Amino acid sequence: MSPQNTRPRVRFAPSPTGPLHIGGVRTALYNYLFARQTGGTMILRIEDTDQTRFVPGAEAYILEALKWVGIELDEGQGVGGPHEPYRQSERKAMYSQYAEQLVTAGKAYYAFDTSEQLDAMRQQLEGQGTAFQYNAITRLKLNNSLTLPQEGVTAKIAAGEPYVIRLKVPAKEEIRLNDLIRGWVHVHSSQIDDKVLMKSDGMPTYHLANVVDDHLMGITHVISGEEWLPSAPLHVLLYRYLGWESTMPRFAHLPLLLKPDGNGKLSKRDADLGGFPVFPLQWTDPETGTVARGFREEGYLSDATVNFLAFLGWNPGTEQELFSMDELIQSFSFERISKSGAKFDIQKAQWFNQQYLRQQSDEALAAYLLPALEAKGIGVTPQKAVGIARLMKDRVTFPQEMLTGTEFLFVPPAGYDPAVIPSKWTPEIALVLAAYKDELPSVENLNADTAKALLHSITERQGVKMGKVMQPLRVVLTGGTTGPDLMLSMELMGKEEVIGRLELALNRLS
RNA sequence: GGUCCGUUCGUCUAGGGGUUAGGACGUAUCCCUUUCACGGAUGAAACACGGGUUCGAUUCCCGUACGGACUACCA
Repeated sequence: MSPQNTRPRVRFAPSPTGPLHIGGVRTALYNYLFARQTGGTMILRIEDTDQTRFVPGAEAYILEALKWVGIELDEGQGVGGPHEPYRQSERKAMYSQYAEQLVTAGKAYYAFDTSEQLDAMRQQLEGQGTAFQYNAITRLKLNNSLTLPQEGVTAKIAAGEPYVIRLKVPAKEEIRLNDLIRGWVHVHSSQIDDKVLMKSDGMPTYHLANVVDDHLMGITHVISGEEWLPSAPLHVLLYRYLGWESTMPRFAHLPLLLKPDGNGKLSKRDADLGGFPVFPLQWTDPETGTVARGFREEGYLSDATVNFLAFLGWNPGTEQELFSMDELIQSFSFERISKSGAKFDIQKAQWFNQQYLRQQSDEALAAYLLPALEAKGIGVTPQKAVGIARLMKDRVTFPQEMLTGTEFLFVPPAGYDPAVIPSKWTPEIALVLAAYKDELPSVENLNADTAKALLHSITERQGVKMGKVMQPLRVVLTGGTTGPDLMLSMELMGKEEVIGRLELALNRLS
């Protein structure tokens, strides 16, 4: 094998059945980190073999979501490559030959039982407290090419009777696989049922398509969620029977993302309950029009989202928590992925976001603020937007929060907080602020420092404590009692505006 | 029900035969401060249980309990 061929090839293989779940994003991320770290290839394959569950727009959503979090594809749907097509529905013709190969080798068989018949059997047995399995024992009593005479089988097929191809799972065999995260996993073949490989509509099932495509595309490592662990032994069997065991990929089964409270897998319902997103991007259901919130739209920065997701089930073993994508690529390893599921804690995500937000430059945040303000019908200069970013960024978790509680920067207060005014609006304070108003025009360059210096000199001269003045001043200028640094706020409002508001207050309150 | 996988503070986790069991989020108190935040300091908070093995087990083994995944002609 040339060195070229030994370089890892990994794939992310979602189904376009709706918006990509955030857990799927993490799976894609781990694939990507591994690919980049090893100089390998990251592939996107669309597993759309179930035509009944196809959702328009889902594939575009997947592409956009991956792009948003910064996962670059080397090959696959959307970017092309040597193994096109990358949509399984378009590869339909490739699969049946392998299923037939298995039938010829005696490792698979045709089955004519309809889903209705099987469902009925399941129901009936369930009533008796046992589960039905299509397996080494029951297959002998069912309607398939193992029980039917050869002529009957060919006749049925020739007559166009619908059939599936099932894997003939051995009755007694120990199947082992060495998972990169879990170590050796043993499963007895008697526990595996005769899985359908080819459906009656001519499409392969996930199991066949997955194994065939992974082999054909030279996949070396299958990194996927723990929900696939139970079917991994089946896939081992498939690789073996297809004669591909020597080049079978390594498996790595990731721990699941769990509900924040209670039990179970993280689901869309949790998002509605907890008021947080479980999808990377906002998604509007094409049928119902229901909108599901997205991390991006909620104000999560993609770097923060990536960092947060990477740490759900993995850690570097050091005390560093803030990792850029490049650092994650450097540090990633399968050994440091934990085995147990991780509860989804949105507060940690918010903390990451806060950290990344303040790493942003004022200019970068201003670039966000300008259009957002414009949408609100507020026009500001770029310099003022930079000022707002500087004023607010250490105080908020999400960019949009820079605009809540800062209306006062653009609009004079309609009224004053009654808890402060009039009780703290004493004649003494009124005198100080009147003097402030009168002397402000002489300040050449009003900024936080000069504004503060002038107020200081006046309070000192009049023998009033600064602390007594600040609260009334804030209320008079902003209407409220809490908010960002007042001196900086005055700088942003501008001298004329401050004077105007003081004048207005003195008139209103005297 | 069956099979498989798992179990360290509320949460994410580090650690590992002898430790004051470490960090982060959250939380509490205090400090800073013109307010609210930010920031700083300090605190509360965990090895599921029972048996082994061992001088010694939270760490290794076995059970039990609990949790999760899977159990479709869905992926």
